[in-house]
Amino acid sequence: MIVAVNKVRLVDVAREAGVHTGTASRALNPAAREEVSPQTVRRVERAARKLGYVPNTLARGLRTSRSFVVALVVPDITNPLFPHIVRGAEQVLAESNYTLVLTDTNNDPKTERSQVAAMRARGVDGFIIATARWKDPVLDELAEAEVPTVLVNRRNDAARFPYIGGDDRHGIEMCVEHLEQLGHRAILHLAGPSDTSTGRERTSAFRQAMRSRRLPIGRAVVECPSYTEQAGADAVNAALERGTSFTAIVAANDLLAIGAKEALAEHGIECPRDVSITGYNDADFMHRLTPAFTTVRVPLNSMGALAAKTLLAWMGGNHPELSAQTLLPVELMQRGTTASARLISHLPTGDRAASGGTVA
Amino acid sequence: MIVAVNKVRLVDVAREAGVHTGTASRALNPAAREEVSPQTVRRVERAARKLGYVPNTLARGLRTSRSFVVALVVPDITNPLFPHIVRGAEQVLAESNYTLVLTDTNNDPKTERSQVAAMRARGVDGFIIATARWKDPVLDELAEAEVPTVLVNRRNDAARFPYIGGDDRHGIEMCVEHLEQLGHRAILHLAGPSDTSTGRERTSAFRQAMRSRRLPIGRAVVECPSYTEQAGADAVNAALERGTSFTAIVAANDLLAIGAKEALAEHGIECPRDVSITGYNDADFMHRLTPAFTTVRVPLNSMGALAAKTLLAWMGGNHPELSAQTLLPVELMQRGTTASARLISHLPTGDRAASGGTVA
DNA sequence: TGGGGTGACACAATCGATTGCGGCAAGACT
DNA sequence: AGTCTTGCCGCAATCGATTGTGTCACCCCA
Repeated sequence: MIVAVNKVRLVDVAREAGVHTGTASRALNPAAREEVSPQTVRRVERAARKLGYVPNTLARGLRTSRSFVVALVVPDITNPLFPHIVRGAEQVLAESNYTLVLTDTNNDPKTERSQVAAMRARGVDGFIIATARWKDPVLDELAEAEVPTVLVNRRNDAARFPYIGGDDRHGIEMCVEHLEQLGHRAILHLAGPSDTSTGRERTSAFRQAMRSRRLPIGRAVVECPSYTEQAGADAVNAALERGTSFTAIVAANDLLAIGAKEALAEHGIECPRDVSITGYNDADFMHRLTPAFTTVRVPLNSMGALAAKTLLAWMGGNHPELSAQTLLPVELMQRGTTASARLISHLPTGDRAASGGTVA
Repeated sequence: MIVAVNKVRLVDVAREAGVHTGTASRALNPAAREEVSPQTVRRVERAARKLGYVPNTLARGLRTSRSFVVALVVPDITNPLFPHIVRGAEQVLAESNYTLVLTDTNNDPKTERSQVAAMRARGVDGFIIATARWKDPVLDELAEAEVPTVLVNRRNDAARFPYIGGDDRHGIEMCVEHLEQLGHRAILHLAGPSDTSTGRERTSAFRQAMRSRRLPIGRAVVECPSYTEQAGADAVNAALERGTSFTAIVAANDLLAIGAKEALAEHGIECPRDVSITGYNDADFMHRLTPAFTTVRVPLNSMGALAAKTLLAWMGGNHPELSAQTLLPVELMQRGTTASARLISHLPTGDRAASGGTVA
């Protein structure tokens, strides 16, 4: 019922050129072309062009066990973070005649597992993984099978693969520094999920930045179960309810920051008048919100590109230093959601009395 | 240098179970399982599980010429429009054990061509195409080769494939109606590229809506060469320079609308105080801008899902009505960028004299 | 008791390209 | 003139699974 992809096979080309398929194969393969006389090469090439020959990649892959396909696994393509990584990787891979296929796991470890398995069965040559969880059995399996794999954006606990990410520690450090210079001392951190390296790393960086400035930490870290607006809002509400006071928020992610801002607004707390907020990633639209968000720009495109380059090198035989962790420089985009600290506490009036003021 | 995907082949399973590979194959294939005795099926299954057998999809595909892969081709994954379509399609396909691979053509017809060719050589079972241009030779080739293909979001001139889109005519109609009710009569249309069906369709709908309301058209349609902010800004500047006056803008796309708003702002023209603007698509962040954008919500997820269903049916043998054009209902999201018309002209003072006032 | 079914498997061809090996012929060298 | 290279190409195995056809044993029934 489904017609063949293309009726023209190598034998047809060979017959047209009056040679054996083996010869035709070599003539068409740049790497083996010297084993064939120049005239024959030309005859075969002409025949191939005339017949519109396109090689069957499945058959080739079956024989050579190389497919020139790499899979990029992302947790959620609707997250504005990932399209840029995809773009960067794709451009690099295309130059080397690799095809990039993208699979979205919908943030579900089960889906991730089956997608990776499907891709492996399909003979992809390598993986770029942007879904790494801190403990990630899928990655362990890939490592076990020695499948060329590069981690991007997130890494896992066992550094068995090269990793390309942004310099999270420095990014968070800059946020805290920026806020401190604006006079903030009571700073809340909306932490990312602790099963992601970004969550852990940024939180750890936050603590360190606070400590080194002798700023109080106390209950200033609130973990969010996911990188969503809802989670950000929930976290802020939780902090407010238990009476933590703060004049600034360092969010581990733009979406958390947006959720936080909206939750505050519902309590009549305005940003940046009452509370300053920093995001993370600088998603496309962050600069266009009102006020524009102060956030950390991460070189997503370069990350994707570098991940692809690293993977290409590996697949080309240059086994990389597996524990190589490359951190690309990030940039603090100072915009409208951060302003000088005011001295008053920002708890809703009703809660003021109950406030234990963990962060005074 | 690259290890095999999986050392366990069907012969290994067969040997372990003490049967021939043919038998093992049938035992593992739900469709042919009746041809094998129940005990043998169990023995083979046990052996497969014990050895951790995963079938080699390449080999299978080579023999059966089915890969259970469909390719979704998008022009630009960073355009917030597409991730939702991807999501919708993916969910449906996953249920039928199909794998979705995504390829981004970077808005380049050449890339599109080579990507599609690569996918075909790779034996994908079908295509969902979101990159259709109005004249699109790639689509003609696919039609020629009778490759199962469904168009989504954009279609082409020759309706040789099923198409799933939003009801663009109605969407634009609602914009114009909304603006008219607010008292606008001089309405500018920022048209999409005329090599896309969305551009053509929406423009045509705009003209019709204006005509049927006896509103003046004149030079009210400005074509934008691409769906980008820059193009939107350029178009508005061009209209301003040549002296077209207007109190409202119907943009063919959200990005155009954003660019238009910014260009107006540079001329001191405020939205919605001086000019009302409607967008199209309702990208994720449109409701969060200030003012929130009035725009048309398109059921992207459903479009992707329906496209996938249609394609599945086709690949399953239900040859669809090729010219079936399905339009899903859209919804006008009335928000902050549209307001009552004021009666003054909104040209920059300097230009006022030169204004021919095409739309008076 | 023998002809005809039938169920359960084995055999081997097949998908389309790649590649080690061997053969043949022309030219080089002693 | 005979042997050795060397270049060019054909032969056939191979990748791993699917599937049409063949075979054998067993059973039914006349």
